[in-house]
Amino acid sequence: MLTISQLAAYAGVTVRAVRHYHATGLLPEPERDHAGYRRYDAKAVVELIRIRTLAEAGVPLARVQELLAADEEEFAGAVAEIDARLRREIRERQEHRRQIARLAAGDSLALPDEVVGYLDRMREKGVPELLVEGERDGWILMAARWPEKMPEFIADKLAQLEDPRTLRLYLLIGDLLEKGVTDERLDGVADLIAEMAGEAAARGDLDRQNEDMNDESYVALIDSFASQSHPLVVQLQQRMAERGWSGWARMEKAEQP
Amino acid sequence: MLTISQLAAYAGVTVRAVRHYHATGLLPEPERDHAGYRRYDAKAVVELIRIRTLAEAGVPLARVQELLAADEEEFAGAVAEIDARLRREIRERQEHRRQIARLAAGDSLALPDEVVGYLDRMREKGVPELLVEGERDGWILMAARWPEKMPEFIADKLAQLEDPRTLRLYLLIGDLLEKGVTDERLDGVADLIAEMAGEAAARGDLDRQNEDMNDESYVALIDSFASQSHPLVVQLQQRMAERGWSGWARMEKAEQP
DNA sequence: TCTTGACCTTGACGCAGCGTCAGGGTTGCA
DNA sequence: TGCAACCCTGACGCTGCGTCAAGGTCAAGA
Repeated sequence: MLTISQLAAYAGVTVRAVRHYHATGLLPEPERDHAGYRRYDAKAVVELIRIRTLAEAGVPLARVQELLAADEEEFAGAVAEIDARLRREIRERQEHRRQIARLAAGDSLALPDEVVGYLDRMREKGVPELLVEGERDGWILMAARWPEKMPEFIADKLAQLEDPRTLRLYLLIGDLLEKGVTDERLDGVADLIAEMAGEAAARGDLDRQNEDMNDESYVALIDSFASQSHPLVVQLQQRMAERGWSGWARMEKAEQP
Repeated sequence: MLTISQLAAYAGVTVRAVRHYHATGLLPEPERDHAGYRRYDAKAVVELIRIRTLAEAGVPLARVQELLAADEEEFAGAVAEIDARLRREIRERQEHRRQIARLAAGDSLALPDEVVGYLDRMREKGVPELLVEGERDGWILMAARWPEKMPEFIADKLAQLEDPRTLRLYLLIGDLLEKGVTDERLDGVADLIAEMAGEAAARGDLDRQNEDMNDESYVALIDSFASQSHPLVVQLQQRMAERGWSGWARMEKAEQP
């Protein structure tokens, strides 16, 4: 007769595992000796090994019992199902590997490819890193709310980036951040924004974008995020208001009364 | 300001997940309104999305926090580690797929390939299925105790199977099972076993095998398993004892005094 | 005004498959 | 007789939430 540790050793499992199988009813409790120790015969070794074989093949313990008792047809069906699960888990993990490879590559924490491309383009053009990061977080919010509209949004932004004034705008803002805020610099930036926004409005671009961003409260949320991210935003919004522009993520020309 | 369900919806997670992240300290608890409801700003959306991005890439939640705060070098190291884990899990599952494919193919519940081949050969030779299954369970025990000696054991058995008397022996045992036990049949089987065992002993095969099975108590275990599996075994052991043979799995000629 | 339904809150159990104490009793050997 | 190496039961821990339970809150309709 065998003790539990001998049984476990022959089957290549831990004592704890054997007790677990008893507790779940997977392996029947054997006789006890006078001290209350479990005593096993050879059948238990065979049973335990059969259980382990299935378990090690990825069969959930809850299904091992039925599988051991199943006829060939059931068995084949169950095996097919388990194989499908394993394939799914492999696919998931392969997908995870791709994801973290992207993460390791750079910015792509939560961003669709287009945005990553756009941010890279900003860097190529020489936009200060701090501003690129600010844009990035903003786009995380945009992508969370309007994932399907991202290609359009980004196409507009890429086109805008080709206008030399855009780079000048970012550089001016960079100056504001690095060299300190002065009225002159604030006005310079605000004038430029107003000029470009005016043209976008004339082209109809603004209206189109503003229609796409059809969620008042979410736009407010993004604006509040911008305001929180740097005090400069609030100051610029004031200057823009003086020039008749309201909003931030979704900019609008105030009515001329 | 956002409620918890709005936050969750924007980030594409469940409300329960958000609360879980609060509970584990992964996402800071926000302000509460007068009713005790959590109120979120846009920063929380960005934070939550960043958390989910890592989590969905297979990063364990316990590590998400450090990864979000990590510099590039730490990040790269952690990513490499996670990638290694994913590769290991993929390998494990691929191995599982192979295992259950083998299980689906047939007998191989817990048996090395050689044994499966041997059992198949028995079937080809026309050995009754019931006896094949008996052999199978016995070999599960053998393989559990002496996995490294299995090729040798099985080579001996395969050679033995080529002796036409072996098939006759199995068929005689089959008769015993199907047609009922008679003294004549029992003696016929016992005589044949004794004859073949005597030759094996003369060739030295028995000594070699018995040396390999160098574990008294385990041999006793296998014998007790055989005895339990069918009453016929006990009867045959008696007839063998009358002919001067003891043991079963490990057969020995008693001393002639 | 009352009711309904959709939210929100905390607290607690459940899941898979054991690992790992804790706090005891037993056995076998020197 | 003492010690190491076993055995026992019971209970918590891990992962990432899902899923009640038992309430409180809020907005809208009858």
